[in-house]
Amino acid sequence: MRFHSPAIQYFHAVRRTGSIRAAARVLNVASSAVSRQILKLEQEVGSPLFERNARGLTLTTVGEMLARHVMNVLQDLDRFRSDVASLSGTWRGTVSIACIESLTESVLPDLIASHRSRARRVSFTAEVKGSSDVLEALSRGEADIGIAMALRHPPDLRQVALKRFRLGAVVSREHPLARRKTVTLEQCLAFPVINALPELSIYHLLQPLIAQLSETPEPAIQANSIDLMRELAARGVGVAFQTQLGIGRLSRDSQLVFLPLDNAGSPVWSDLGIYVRAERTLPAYTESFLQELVRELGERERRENAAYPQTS
Amino acid sequence: MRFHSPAIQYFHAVRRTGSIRAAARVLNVASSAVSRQILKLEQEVGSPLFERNARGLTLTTVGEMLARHVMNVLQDLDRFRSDVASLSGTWRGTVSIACIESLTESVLPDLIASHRSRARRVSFTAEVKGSSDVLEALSRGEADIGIAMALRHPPDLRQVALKRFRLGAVVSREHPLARRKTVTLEQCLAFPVINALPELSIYHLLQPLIAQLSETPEPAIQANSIDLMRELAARGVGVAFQTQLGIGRLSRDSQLVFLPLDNAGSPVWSDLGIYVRAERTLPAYTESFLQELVRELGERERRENAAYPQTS
DNA sequence: ACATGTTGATGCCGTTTCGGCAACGGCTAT
DNA sequence: ATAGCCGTTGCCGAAACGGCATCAACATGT
Repeated sequence: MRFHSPAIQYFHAVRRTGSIRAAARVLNVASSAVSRQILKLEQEVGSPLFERNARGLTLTTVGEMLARHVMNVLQDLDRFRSDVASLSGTWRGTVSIACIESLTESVLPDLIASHRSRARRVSFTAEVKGSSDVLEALSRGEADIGIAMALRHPPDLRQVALKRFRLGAVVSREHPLARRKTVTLEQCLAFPVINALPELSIYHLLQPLIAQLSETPEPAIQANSIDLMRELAARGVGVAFQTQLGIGRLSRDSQLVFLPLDNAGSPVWSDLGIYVRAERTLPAYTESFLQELVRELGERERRENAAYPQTS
Repeated sequence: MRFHSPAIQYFHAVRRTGSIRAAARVLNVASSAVSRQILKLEQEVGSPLFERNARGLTLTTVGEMLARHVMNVLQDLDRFRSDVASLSGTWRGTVSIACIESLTESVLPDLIASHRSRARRVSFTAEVKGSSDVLEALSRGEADIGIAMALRHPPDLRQVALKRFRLGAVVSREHPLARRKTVTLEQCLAFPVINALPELSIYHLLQPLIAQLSETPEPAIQANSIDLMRELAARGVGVAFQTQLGIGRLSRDSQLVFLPLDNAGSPVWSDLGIYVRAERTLPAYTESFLQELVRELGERERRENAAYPQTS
């Protein structure tokens, strides 16, 4: 099923690899063929698409515009293919996900496992990144679905859903705070604290609150892995902060306790957004998984916010 | 700028014309070439795209899926072209509009004239149709922007805006009703009435109200042209019904009077929707006009509903 | 029933386009 | 200076494309 001009596909490969020869290797053709198609494209558009650096090619402004068009075309072709396949009964495809670390402990593995048990022909690619990297990967067409902190998202992305989860402190069950129902930030700062590094979005959620306090908190452990922070907290090293999403199973094994944060009487929210490229219709199998994802996250949002009702 | 496979363009032409030979004439190529590209396409998709009737070709289900994809590709190509053109300073393009008759008297000509005085390189195509035909033309990719009565719209269309205008009676200034501020349907039916035929959406707005009345209205003039109905009313032939949108200038020339309808104390609304194809990003010049259209219609909605404040 | 006009498909053939190979010049890092 | 990339170009065989003439199937008009 290759009814699009080779130029389109070659251009796409060159953009991804950043080099004509690398693209040629990926495409299993001679580099000269790729070079010629690119030159022909530039001639027809009437403007150079790449800047030739010694190390490879970089997109020009016009090149970026064409890249967007080509991405739209190829992604819509995928959707068409899946439409045809679903008509003939052969469902097969790959759902590519980019998400932040909070999802890896429970939400994502549960969902993927459940989905694959029902649709074994659908495979998955998951990549864990920082929030802004998730959005970038989505913009570049390297992922179908993105889950990230709901920051300002670029206009070429569409926010499919927005779910809010309470931010809380995570401590081992032997920790002095463990018997409380909720905690304030000040109460936590009386103990050793495991802080997130700026790469994690939790840092940006807590920083403004910490800045408001009169006392500067004592130096404590800093880390850039939610997993590591959780394991440290479980060993009683200190107080970590995260949404309850990240500690689903471990807290049921009763090693960890989740204490919703209470900031001057009101909860601290962490907004999770689900994103897709705006100029795109998803293939049926992707759309199907997306809906499950939204439903599941909505379910968790409902359940967890019911477990820790608002304190105000 | 023709970097898409000829098969794509040929398929598109065949779909529009409904015949290979007709498509070949439009494309200025031999019919055999078109035939072969279609056959090749079908072989690559692995399924027939058209049903061969003696009189021409009709899309199969798979064909319709491909048609959607091809439409997305070609429309997005247009957008890309306009993006490049706007970068190099050459703004040129055609905005294609499908709308119902109410717009032709004042809104559309005013807007187009004003827009062209500022952007002379942008040309327009306008086609007046019934509401459902407007939506169909939009779905088929034969228009960029559609304005129609806000019915249930198919899922492949996006409602950009929804504006409501009061429905009213239109009479000549010598008519006995002309001195009133508002009228009820019963008051109108005491006089000869110029009714809309079912092809016009006004018919579907008024019919349920008329059906509620105890008396069946006396037979009167029926017409399927808003223009004709307006001119008849101006000559004192009877009472016509329409939104004030359709009688802008004539009423200022004071030959016609617009009387908002009052139905059991509440106004009768006519909802006007602005639509575009959902799976599409508009070219810059189209987007620009669309925004002006939405703004202008919102302005008229505000102005007219202020001129005739709610009676309840 | 027959002739006529239309439809899409096919065989043949010249033209255009495409892709592979090898070589060239430009650049960077060692 | 050398080696290793990079993109580009000339040459040539192979594949794809388009035009012409022709065919069978079907609808229409007489």
